Amino acid sequence: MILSKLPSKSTRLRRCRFLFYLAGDSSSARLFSSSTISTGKNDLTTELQKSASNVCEVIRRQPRWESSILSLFPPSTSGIFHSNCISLVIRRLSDSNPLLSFRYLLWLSSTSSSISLDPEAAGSFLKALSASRAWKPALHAIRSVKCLSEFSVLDPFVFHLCSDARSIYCDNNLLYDLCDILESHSTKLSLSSWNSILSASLITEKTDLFHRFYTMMIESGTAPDASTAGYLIRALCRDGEPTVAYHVLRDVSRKRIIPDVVSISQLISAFSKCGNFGRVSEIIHLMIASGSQPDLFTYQEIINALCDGAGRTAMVDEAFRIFNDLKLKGYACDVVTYTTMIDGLCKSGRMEEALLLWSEMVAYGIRPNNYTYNAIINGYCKSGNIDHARKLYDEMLSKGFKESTVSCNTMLAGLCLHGRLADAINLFAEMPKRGIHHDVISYNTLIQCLCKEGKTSDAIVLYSSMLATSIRPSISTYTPLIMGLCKEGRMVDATELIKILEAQGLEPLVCSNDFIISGFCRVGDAEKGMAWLSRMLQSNLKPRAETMDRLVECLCSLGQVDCALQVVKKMFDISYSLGSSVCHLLISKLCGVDSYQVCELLDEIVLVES
DNA sequence: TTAGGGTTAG
Repeated sequence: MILSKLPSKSTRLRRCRFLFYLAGDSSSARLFSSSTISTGKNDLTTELQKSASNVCEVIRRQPRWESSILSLFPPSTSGIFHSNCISLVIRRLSDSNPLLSFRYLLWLSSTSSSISLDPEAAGSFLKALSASRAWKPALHAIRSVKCLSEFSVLDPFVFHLCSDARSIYCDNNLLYDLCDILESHSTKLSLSSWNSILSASLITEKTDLFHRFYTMMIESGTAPDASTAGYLIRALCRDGEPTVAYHVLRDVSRKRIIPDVVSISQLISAFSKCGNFGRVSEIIHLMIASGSQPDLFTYQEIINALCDGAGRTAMVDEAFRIFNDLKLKGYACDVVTYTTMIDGLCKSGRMEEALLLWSEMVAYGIRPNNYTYNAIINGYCKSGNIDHARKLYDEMLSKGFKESTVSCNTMLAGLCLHGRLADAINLFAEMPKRGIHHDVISYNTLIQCLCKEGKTSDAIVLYSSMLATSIRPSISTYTPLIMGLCKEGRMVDATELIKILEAQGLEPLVCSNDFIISGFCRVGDAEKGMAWLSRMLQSNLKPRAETMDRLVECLCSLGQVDCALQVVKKMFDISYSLGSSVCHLLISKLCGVDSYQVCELLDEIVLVES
């Protein structure tokens, strides 16, 4: 449809011929005008070909040809600015040296504001730049020379650019530049080019760009197809909008447009990850009703999400049921499917079943890989079987799999979990010597362990050494440090850390506020504890009941019974009851002060507990 | 022939 609106090739050539001289150069226009072409066509063609050859020669041979070329080829006699000459030069240079043709075009556009090329020359110019992946110069040229943005020239270029996933991935600006060009030129493109643009936008992971292109495509009147719908679903999933994506799927399905399995699988994955398995089931039914079969990847995503709910045995059971069902239905479960299931079983403490599955996959000729080894090693570590984990670790190395930050972190976490701090410190120190780099998880694991073992100062030293690297601390770095400092009553340091993490744009976990309040109570600073409690309540954060108990206790021991009663009132407001020892303490304090308040408090306690 | 998948702390 778009093509039918374009003028025929001969019409386009005719029209171009009248444009192919530079607007400000009347002498050139006179000498090489179209009327001259019609009278002495053969002579002129020969002359122009000669000029073009000579111009090419000079451009190729002289490094700074821009400064001398006009004196070598006076426009009035050489025809250097004749459209045919320009097109010939562009074509010849594009064949041999695309970047030189780009330089020539830049020089032309600096010499005049209106450059025109015949579509063939424009096409070979962009084709040559595309072949050498010179995307930046190509985009620059399209922006500067109007005829490069014609459909017949731009459409194949766009398709080639967007097929070069690596360049797009390495330089996101390429697509932003393309977007600006398309917005300013309002050029129509073919459906396949629009789809390649949308697909490329997904590579950049920047959905703002995707939506700009998508809007342009729709506004240009191009009707989307199944691929377009698939890309839109992927973009919406990436935006965290699976419900909107689901409605897109429903809408297009009604029109019998069925997006590809990959896109629908991503939608299924998004709903699986947020635990909406009802919607997952609905989409699977929709797929099957539309004649599209979910594949191994689709089910793999569901199994993975079900296994992620570790601890919830019923979910792992359901994952296991789907996994076994897949085998019965003849799906060729691969190493990833097996590893996912093995990992799920390990995480729910079902080591024996996990090992049976390992044997089964080996019997089927599927080789466990570093992921599979790590899943089992992690299972052993979590269940406290460090020796078995170690043995399997050595086996993994003997099979030729290299240890990594992940495998070391797994062992590190196992050692930390089971109180083997000295071994953990040793492993952490060994990692760089074995060529394994630390990451934020390595640091966080050891920092947490040190804090748990009461070695907060050592943890702080480790944190300081982390700051000297390029690894940025995360909230999981700060939380154990704050806990450790509060337990030691180092409240200035603890509150300072809160300020530091907030300055980094991080949000303290709710429990860190609890640590702070308890810490202030520990050092007898009930006033600051109260202030921190107010800050929490104002931010709609719910303190733990034990934290409020500690504060009541602290206030009572300082004789501030009225403040203690205020805290108790807040506790009752959020349906907490008072811990029994704190309750006794408070009553005994009140008995010496005001028997009426004792009765009132007892009434409230009865009310809350009923 | 290709896409989309699995591991470590909290």
